Amino acid sequence: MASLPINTTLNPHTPHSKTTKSPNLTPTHLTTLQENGKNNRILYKSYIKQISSLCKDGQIQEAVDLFTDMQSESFQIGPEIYGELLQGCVFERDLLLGQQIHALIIKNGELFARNETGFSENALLGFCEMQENGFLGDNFVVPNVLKACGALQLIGFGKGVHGYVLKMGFGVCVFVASSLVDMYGKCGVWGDARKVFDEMLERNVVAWNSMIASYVQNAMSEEAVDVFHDMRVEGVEPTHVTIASFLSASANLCAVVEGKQGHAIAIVHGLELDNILGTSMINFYSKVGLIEDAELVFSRMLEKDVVTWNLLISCYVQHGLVESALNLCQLMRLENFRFDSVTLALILSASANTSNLKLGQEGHCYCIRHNFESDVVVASNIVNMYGKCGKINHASSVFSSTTKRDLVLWNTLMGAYAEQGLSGEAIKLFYQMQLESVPPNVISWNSVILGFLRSGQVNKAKDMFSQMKALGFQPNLITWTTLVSGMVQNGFGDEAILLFQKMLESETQPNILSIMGVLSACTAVASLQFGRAIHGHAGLVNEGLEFFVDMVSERDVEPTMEHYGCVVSLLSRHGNLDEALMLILRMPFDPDARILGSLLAACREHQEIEIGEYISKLLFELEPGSSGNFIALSNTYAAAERWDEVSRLRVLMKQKGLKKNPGCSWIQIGREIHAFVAGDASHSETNEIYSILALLRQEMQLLGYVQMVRNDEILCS
DNA sequence: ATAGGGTTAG
Repeated sequence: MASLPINTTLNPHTPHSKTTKSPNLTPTHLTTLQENGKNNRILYKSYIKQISSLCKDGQIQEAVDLFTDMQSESFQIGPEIYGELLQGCVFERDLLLGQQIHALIIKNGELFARNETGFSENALLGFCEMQENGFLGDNFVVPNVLKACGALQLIGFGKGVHGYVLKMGFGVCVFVASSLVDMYGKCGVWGDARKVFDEMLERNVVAWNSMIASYVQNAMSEEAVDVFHDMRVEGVEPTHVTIASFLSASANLCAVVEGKQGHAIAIVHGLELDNILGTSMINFYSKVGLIEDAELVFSRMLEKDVVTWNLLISCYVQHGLVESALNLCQLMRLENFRFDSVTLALILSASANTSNLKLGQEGHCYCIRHNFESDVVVASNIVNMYGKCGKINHASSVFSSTTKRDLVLWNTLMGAYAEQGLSGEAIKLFYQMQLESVPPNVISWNSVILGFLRSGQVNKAKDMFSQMKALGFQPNLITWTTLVSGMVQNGFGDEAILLFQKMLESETQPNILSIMGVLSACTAVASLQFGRAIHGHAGLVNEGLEFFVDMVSERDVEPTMEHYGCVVSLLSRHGNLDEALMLILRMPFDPDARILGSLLAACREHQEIEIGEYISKLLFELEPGSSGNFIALSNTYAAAERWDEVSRLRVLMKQKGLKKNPGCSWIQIGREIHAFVAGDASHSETNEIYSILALLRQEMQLLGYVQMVRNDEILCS
């Protein structure tokens, strides 16, 4: 009997024996070591090398001794060591030792649960060995082999097995066919999965489930829903796996009604709320924003694992409920669950979203203590967190300390530089990543463009935009939005509007942000209009309003307070205060102080007392104790030279014990003093006025208010 | 005997 060839080991660099007909068997690289510094890593690698070669030489006992040494030196043992040892046991036919190692793996199972452990490779190697030894696989072996192909995404090997299946006539076996559907789905070849599925004469629920899951895994959720529908029509009883995949599809599509129906179907069919079903429900409710439903499902689940906890934490983080997220983390610890890299990624992301540096640093330290920093996802989150907290140097040094860099990690640091307008650093990374053989994607291009726009280098931004198009990258929604907003911020409102039109021509659906951007472009152009009517941009203000109407009526976007704010600002600048007020009153939610404040400011400019008083009334109801509102109203009166009202307000403020807002502008103070003096003020406060005026003088000159004040003889102290 | 499922980063 031929023995296993020496070079068919788990060593990823060793080419596979050519005696098998299966093409391209290249086991995935197995890393994720827990590192304690560079020296330890080198030592660790030398251990692996020695163990590997001992195993190959059949000196399994010596390999195990080395392994014991490693444990006593408290090395964190990575999965590849177990793989080598097991392979050695197979080679030496040492079942007992193999079982002992297997037991160790089970003991460490939690640690490796989300990693490749090398067993898929073992399965495939075993299959090859069978073939070499003349044993033909049967329809019991083939599903396992296909499962391994799927797990390793070895489409070449999988297709080979498919050919073997056809040759041997196993295709009619429902187990084999379902496995083929699953394998093709996992390898991303959903068309072949569908073909196998369609050709099946007999389909059981697993076959249906595999087809649904294949579509979900390939981001074809609509097709998944269709298959689920067909399955219902055929009267096939769903299982918890069916519902889990269907809920996943519904979540991706934000299909609220469908997902709820899925929940109902689970109940009708008496499926108990197990971990998988519950988790997919929490995911669905979280994605469609039904937080309370997610919480309810969570509270009713009896068996939870770290994924379940992470999902609800993720739900809170995504909806900005950082407090709830942190409380849940605490509860998770109290119930003796350990944080994993996903939990840490979430905590770091919450820190980034709220610019909470202290929390972020705690998270970073936790990652260092528990060896999570080598995880690329965690590393990206650490870099992102420091970037969002304004600690760009920290972000950069964490990036430098990483050894494994994927596209997202590069993009994260580049995005952080771009956000701060450090365009030079951003473009440097853009070239460096290409030197290190990581090709940029659209997100990388977007960051470079953003960096240039943020640093006022409009022409360079435009240049990069044409370069990216020339290289065949389709600008996406973010590209367009970045350009539109960036152009406005750099004072090119008219170009922003043209870009927005080009975006629509390229059939990119605008979102809230791009519409906001173009609305502010209209506002900017409108204000230019006042100064340079000669340039004749007439009509563009109306375009802003048209975008708004279009957005609500045609694109079915629910306008937010921000949208209304932009439109109110547009109308106000146009002097159309009545319409602005009507719009505020017709909003489906109560106006906030900002939108009221902007209209009040417009009332002052246009000396529109009546509306100003009305808006102030709303503001006082909203913020009864705010001195700013008194000052704003008083400014409205002052602009209309209603000094009696101004001093009445001032007395009222004093009665209420309100102090002047220290942040209010010099102009406001100046006008107030102007008003005060012009009104019937008591003499006792004159000194106070003069002391303020001493501070004011310079500012007043700068602002051109000298004349105004001098006319009232206030400066003649 | 054998096959199917849920979470995380820009």
